[in-house]
Amino acid sequence: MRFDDEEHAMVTIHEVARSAGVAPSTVSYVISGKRSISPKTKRLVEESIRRLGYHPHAGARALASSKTSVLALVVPLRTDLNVAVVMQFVASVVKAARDHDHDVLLLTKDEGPAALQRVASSALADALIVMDVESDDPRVPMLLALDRPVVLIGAPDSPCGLPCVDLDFTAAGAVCVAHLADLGHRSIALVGPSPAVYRRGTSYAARFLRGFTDAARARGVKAVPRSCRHSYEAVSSGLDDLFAQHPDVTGLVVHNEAVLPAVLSDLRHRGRRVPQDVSVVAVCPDSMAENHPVALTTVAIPADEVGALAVEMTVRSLGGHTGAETRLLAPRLTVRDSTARA
Amino acid sequence: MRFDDEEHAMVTIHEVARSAGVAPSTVSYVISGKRSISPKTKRLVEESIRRLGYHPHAGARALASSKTSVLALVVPLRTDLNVAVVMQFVASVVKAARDHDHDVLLLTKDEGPAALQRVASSALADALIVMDVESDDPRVPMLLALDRPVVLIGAPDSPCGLPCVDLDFTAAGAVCVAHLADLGHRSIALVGPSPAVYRRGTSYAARFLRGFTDAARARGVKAVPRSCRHSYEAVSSGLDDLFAQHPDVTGLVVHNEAVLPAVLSDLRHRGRRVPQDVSVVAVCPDSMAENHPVALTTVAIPADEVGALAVEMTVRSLGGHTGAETRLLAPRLTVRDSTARA
DNA sequence: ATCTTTCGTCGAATCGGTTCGACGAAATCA
DNA sequence: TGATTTCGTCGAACCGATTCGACGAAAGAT
Repeated sequence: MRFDDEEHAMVTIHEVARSAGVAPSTVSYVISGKRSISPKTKRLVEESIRRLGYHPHAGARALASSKTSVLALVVPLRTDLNVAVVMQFVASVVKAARDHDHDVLLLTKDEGPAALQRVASSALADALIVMDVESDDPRVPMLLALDRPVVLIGAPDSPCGLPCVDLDFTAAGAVCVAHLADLGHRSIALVGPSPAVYRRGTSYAARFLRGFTDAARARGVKAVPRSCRHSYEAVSSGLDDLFAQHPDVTGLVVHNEAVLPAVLSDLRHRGRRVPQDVSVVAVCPDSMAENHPVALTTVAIPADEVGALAVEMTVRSLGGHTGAETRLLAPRLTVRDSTARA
Repeated sequence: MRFDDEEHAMVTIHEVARSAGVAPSTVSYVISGKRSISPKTKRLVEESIRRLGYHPHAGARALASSKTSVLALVVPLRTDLNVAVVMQFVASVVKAARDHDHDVLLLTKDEGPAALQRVASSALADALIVMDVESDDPRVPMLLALDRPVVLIGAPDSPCGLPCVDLDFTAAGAVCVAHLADLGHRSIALVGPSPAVYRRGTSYAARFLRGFTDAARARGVKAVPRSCRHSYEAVSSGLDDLFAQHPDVTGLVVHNEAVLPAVLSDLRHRGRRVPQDVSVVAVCPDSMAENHPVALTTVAIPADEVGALAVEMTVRSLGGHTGAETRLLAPRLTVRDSTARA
């Protein structure tokens, strides 16, 4: 009665041991399962643990075992761009981490390399998952020098010796073109990420563009790549230009979630119906496909799978496995109502 | 030379001490500043720290001092709803936490109360910041029983004894009405969050609605509150209904970031110009105001300020301060191009 | 010149676990 | 039956910090 109400400030392994009539080390072995324990003792200990509401002290555990059960996740928290996708990555990483009995420490990209150094060498986390690595990212050399496992979400241009997980954006670009070409479109435009993204050297943009261009050449269709800033005017004037210079464009590939609503709204406004006059393929999370005037044909950005896979690889290398393989997930096209025969 | 390249697996305070020719405790005092240290010793120690790249072991530190310098942040990671706003909160909390020399452990709402219990009693974090608390939230009693500071982002309906930070949504609703009424609009509709939000008892929705309704009554204007699901058809048919039943509506308050593009696109499509025919006030982060066909008059959701304030309150109560005050931030209206005289 | 304070530093205890070697009892083998 | 292995448990060392009491030296008071 009294005890339940009191602040049992911190239940230690010693109290559990005493309450179960065994030694602290035995309790530890019951929890970790690293030595065989008699069924009777096991039951006794587990009961005490439950009854006292025992949770091992994370710090003590980290100190003794050099394992924190924490993964550091480094995300780009520019609040303007990409939000939905980033959020989805974060969500899936946290969920996957919990499934593997780990917690997630959140770091932002703009703290720079120093923060990673700090987290790694103060043993705040066992491993790092890093999003949005740019070409020539100053963090890469540091990550390589770290004594902890690192997994990248989003592959940098050149293999850097770190394991990566990402959508195969090159293939994704090709799939978009193939789909539209199959439908008879002979002139296809790409509404890509903002120039800033290209400039930063975030590789997915370049890879997608290459896949797009190469596939178009291979299929003998005209490719019109554009970059597009994240504002309504940019979209509007961009489309003005596009249709003025290339009136034959009937297919649009939008690789920029942020401008999707604007593109659709603007198309409608200028009297081009989707899909009767223009076919649109969007590269975005599937969850975004349905909430538009017309359900969008998409190549999905599988944030969930990528996040889960990243965690899995991380945990595996914590388990001692090595190997810096890069895993690119095959793109998945879902045909909905925004594409039709030319 | 050699040393720099080697994996100096873990630099300890002892090595720093030896390298500086002092006792470990002295190093500790240099770092914490809890005892006076001679300038000479201080310099010596700080040099060694820098030279060796010393970072105190977080676990050891937590064990010895019962302070982790980690804040747990509990967020709703439904990936469908609210994403942008949630993201902004997260970003600002992380930034503010770092400014106070703390790190952030990310937990998701759907792990439930047990996860909070776990994090608190395993000393993974010093304090909790909890977003999206619902009325009758099962987590509240548990949080109250916790021996650690807790701050809520978003105030629940009834004061629950926990400190809260939030936008004053009641006042926000009133401000929207006042602005439109000042412009001469006599019939104003509210496009609110989805019914699911109301059902969950997330209080901001109800508070905003109350502010909206009360202010309308006080000003003698007609108020037409609507809830709106997060899909294009819902928006479209919702506006159909609205204008059919209330053809006199000339002012629209949109308290639902997710449907903003849809609302604007649909209005345009049905030939109602903004702001000539309909005035629109949006309740959303300021960063969202500009990227629409027409720059939106908004009442800002000050995620940055709220997040920063939450962290500040948390850190303060870690410092021993008590007091469970609720702080509601005054709404700020920014007039842009989407509102005009009726 | 002596007696207090103050200052700067040190050594040792402590935090709460994990893990290794040891050891008695039970089980297996010869 | 005695020798050997296996099983289950314990005690103690250790992980890397913080923090408190002690203590010599320098500074100030009388």
